[in-house]
Amino acid sequence: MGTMSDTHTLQDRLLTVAKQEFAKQGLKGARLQKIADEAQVPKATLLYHFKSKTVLYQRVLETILSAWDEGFEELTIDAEPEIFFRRLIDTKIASVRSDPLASKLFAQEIMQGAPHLDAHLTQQVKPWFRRQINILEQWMEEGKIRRTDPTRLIFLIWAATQHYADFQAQVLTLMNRQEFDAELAADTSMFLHEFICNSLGIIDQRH
Amino acid sequence: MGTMSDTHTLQDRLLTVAKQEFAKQGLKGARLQKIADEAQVPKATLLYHFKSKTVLYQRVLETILSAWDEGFEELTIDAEPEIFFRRLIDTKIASVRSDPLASKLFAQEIMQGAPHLDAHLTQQVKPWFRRQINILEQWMEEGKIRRTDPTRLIFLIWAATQHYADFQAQVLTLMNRQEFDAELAADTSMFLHEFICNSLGIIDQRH
DNA sequence: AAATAGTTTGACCATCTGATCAGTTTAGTA
DNA sequence: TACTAAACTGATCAGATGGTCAAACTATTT
Repeated sequence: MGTMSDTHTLQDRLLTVAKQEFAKQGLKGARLQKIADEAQVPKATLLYHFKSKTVLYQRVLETILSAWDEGFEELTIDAEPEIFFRRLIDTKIASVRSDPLASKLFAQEIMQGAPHLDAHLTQQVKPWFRRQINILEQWMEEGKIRRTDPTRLIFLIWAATQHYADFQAQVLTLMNRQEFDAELAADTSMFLHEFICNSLGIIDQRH
Repeated sequence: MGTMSDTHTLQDRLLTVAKQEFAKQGLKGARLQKIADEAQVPKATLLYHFKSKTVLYQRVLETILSAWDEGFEELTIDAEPEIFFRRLIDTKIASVRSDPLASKLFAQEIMQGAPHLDAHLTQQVKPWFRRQINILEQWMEEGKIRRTDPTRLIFLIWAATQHYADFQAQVLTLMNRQEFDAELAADTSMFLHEFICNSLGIIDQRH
């Protein structure tokens, strides 16, 4: 009777393992057998819990998106620009660091035109995006930040942070590092914050 | 008897079609049959010119990289910061616009840890990267631009431009546009240039 | 305990796909 | 024209892979 998960069910484990495989190999490249093996479960069991590979993939995507929603939803609260950017960047960098595979998988999906994202999920991004833009526009009105294209500004922040997940291998090589550790994350957050505040004419008050 | 290409050979056509398929579907997802169909050639012919799927994929990657090399090689010439950034951004945006599939494919490859890029090709990026960094560091010495982390600055430019290729679908949706046309490209170049120059304290002398 | 519903699993299959190969055609050369 | 090498292609295969199914097993309810 019980339909599904409580805290740490088999399905959760399967989703976690599946996410890793999908992120590494893509939808087509991932193998159900390998996912099953990695989760120490027969392939048939995997297919009992998720009717098909596609369904499994979609469930993984949904899991990622809902986790992000949680993290970014509260960000909307208005504050001073400097604090807003600090929070936005810190949150994004933290999410990139804690789960780069999620970022990669999402990036892959978008790159291919988001064929497996429900339209309503895709549309869900738009309001969040609009809200951010509105905040920025208001600050431009008030003269709190330099006047510029808010849409492209959001893109820039998104891209600059996402980069550290998607191109992690390349980034680490070029920086001669082994892993994306806490220090690297902190420095990166700092750099981005400083760079953006400088461009927008916000006086950086190192609290 | 001629071993290969002159101007517009069959191999070139196959590589072009293959690039599209690989970019859309990934290495594993792409189907030789479909590539062959699209090029109006039997599958066996495709495999006659490229011994295996992997070889075809690698040849596509090499083609992309060498094209980029050509475009960016001459960029190294030193100039004033403002002109340098303008050229760098314009070149990158132009490449993103003229061939977004190449950017996507490359991004996918790096995301998966560049398993199919020859080590020497990967290493080839490093010198170019170093050169850019050196230029930036020198300008910081001379006080021509604000002192900041040159490595992350290059990453930021790379990421911010790349974004318009990799996330093109999302970008167009959020901007309510149909295609990445010349105007959009020009505006984007302008925005990025302005944003970066502002942050680095370069006085924007609109040519 | 009996019955019922949900879960697990090994065996199996239909299909797809990259790759091979032998035979044919085409192009270049003496 | 005769000869040779490269280019082409239909037929075919071997292996892999997503998915099915019936039987076995477990937990829950009456």
